[in-house]
Amino acid sequence: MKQPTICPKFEKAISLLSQRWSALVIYQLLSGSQRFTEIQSAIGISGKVLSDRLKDLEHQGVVKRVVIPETPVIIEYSLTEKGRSLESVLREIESWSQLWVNAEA
Amino acid sequence: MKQPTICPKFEKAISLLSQRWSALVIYQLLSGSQRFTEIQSAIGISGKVLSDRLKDLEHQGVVKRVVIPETPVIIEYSLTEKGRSLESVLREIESWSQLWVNAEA
DNA sequence: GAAGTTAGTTACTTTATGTAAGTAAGTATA
DNA sequence: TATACTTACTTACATAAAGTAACTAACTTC
Repeated sequence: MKQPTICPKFEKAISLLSQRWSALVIYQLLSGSQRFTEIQSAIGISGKVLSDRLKDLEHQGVVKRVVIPETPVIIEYSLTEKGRSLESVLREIESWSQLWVNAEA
Repeated sequence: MKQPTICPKFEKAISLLSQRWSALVIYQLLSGSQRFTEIQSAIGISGKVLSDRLKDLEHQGVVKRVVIPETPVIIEYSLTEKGRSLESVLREIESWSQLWVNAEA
């Protein structure tokens, strides 16, 4: 019997990144902190799911939510250090996609 | 107005990798070609979803399905070149997970 | 011939995602 | 002062994806 039992840290990382939209949200925030509607229109995600994802990513320590007490209040989302450290992963995917993905269909 | 319109190749790569289970299936096949039930018990996926994923990954040119006409017939799944080229991505995720993911909860 | 293995499929339930409309606080416009 | 608009969400409802469990067909071993 073979029981490789994939490393739980790796599995957790995979489940984080393979949550639909999460990788794109992180990728989007690599270009700097952004507001809710900015992210929403940039990647075409529904408000509901974006709200869920941001909460989740914040909970995982990947995203930071900052309330700027201007009037009206501004809420900015940005990456934490943990979040920024995912840049190398996203860049790998990016360069893989350029080599191996054909745009059609 | 800001319309970054994420690169479609990148988006496609992301949607491939963020299909639930796909990354784990590919990761599992990095250690060599394997049979249906082997993959299934290694990563704990249901037969139904594994069947779906393998079809999908085969369709995307990432996985190869080989029928070995022994008796009884053996069906082996392995990575194509495109599939193996994802190793660098998976390794990046792996090393990120070691640095940044804590195993608990 | 009874039971087990392999590679799935089918039917049904639960969970996740999408869509659209609504809300509360504030701003700008007439 | 009312009307419309923006931001950052939430709520209700519909659809799609995933999980569970049982089933099948071909073959093997006991």
